[in-house]
Amino acid sequence: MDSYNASPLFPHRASLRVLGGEATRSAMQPADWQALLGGPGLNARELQALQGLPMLRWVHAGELVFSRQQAATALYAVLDGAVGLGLARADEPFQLERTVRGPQWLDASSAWLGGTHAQDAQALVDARLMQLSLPALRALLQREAGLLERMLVVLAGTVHSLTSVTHDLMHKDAERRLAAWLLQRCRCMETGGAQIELNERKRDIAAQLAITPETLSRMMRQLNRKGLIEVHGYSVKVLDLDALKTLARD
Amino acid sequence: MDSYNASPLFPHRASLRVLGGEATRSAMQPADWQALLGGPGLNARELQALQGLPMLRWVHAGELVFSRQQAATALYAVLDGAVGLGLARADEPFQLERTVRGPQWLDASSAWLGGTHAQDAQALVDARLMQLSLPALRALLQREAGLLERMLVVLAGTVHSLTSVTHDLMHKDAERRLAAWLLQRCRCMETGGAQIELNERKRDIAAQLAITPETLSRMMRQLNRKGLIEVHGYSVKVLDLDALKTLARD
DNA sequence: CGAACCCTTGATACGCTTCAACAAGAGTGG
DNA sequence: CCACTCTTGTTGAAGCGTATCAAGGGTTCG
Repeated sequence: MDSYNASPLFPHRASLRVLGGEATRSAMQPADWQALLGGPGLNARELQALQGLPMLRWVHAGELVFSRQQAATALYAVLDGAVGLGLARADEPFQLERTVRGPQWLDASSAWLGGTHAQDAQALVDARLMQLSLPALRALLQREAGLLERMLVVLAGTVHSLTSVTHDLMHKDAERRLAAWLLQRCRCMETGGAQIELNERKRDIAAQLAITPETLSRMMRQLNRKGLIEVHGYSVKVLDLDALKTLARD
Repeated sequence: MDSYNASPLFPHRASLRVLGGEATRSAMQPADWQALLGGPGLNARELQALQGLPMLRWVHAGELVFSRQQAATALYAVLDGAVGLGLARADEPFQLERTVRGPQWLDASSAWLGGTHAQDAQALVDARLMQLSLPALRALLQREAGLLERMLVVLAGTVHSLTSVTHDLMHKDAERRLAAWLLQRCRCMETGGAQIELNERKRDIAAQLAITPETLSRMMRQLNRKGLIEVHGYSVKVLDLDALKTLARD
């Protein structure tokens, strides 16, 4: 009732342009590679070998990166911005299932299977992407076995992440999924302050949690009433971290 | 109402023994490797290289294969039988999330991440397992790049499978998930006859679909009434394949 | 035989969705 | 500047889908 709602400040989304997206061959930063491949520091030779491969590409908000009918011949990664994976339907509103942000792989698996992508990918905000043709990568990995292991670790991480998602969907109700989501956001900020800035639309958060925006709103209020969090528009302060953990855990 | 129920013939499950499970170093069949790694035929050198690695292991129904507290230092595969992935709780009944049967990888991802397993694994029936120590495998893959790519394809397949599961959980109701599950069972039999033998407990099927056994029973009856399938105990005949596909699709 | 396990069926309860209405910010164009 | 529209989030009432609880029947085992 009180003014717990404040400053929703999303501009009208750019109408969904489906332009081509300019593709250029361009240099990546070593830090980009390190973020994507993880593990110990990449040596100069590995960086050298990687450098020639990628196509960089800028896409605007709403633009499709790839569609699920389309043969997967490359691996994709998001360098900056955020891209959503889900279903694009003629009936328009993109059915978001998972969002990929910052430096992270978008789809490192489909190309290996020789089929088509399993989902559509749509830029949620303007984004900088990398695209890695499979044949070129395959040739490189033959020579650099160390990189191949890093790719295995990347895919293994995706498997674990998806396993966790399915577990939550099967066994946790909306409130507990939200609690888990908030905790994950806390953790990746790594600050004890426990102040979370939502830099995406709430309906996109709801989609990832597989609930409706209405339910998300009610759950937020509910956690607010219980004194676990304090919500002011798009910023959430965690008041009782332990209670939140207890709520979220299995 | 009519005798649509027939011949449920499950013996009492072996009480959950948590013995060690005998582990022996023993030869695998080339066909086992081919089934696990897929792709074009493995050549003699590759088979030779693989042959020395695995530990074979027999486990009885109800026995734990690994637990999620436990450090993951090996890759696991099921050669014969069926193993369930999920949560084992002190409160006993194993919370099944996914079943792995026949020749298939059980957990090929956890070891690469250097952490613990994400789930518990429990044999659903007596099973023959293979266990591949990560260091040994890693050394082998350095030399045999062709095998490494096969491992990547395996993990990529797991990612796709899990993506499909989460999609279904997010967007399909119980009836449609059951329809999709039945179709998948049809397809892997590859016979036009479309007769499905359920060789697992219905409550295990229900668990995979993230519904209760009661709901599964009702959904079966519902599809029966609609004339899509005909159920006799543990065998299901598909009467209207097209209708089933229409129901299951997105 | 009873005990243990499985599946089924019915009545009830709960979680979440759907539908509708409203408020507020942000562009647009007169 | 204003009215107008589009989008977003919020709130409330009603309804659907599924879980929960309880009871009953069938089969196997001891």
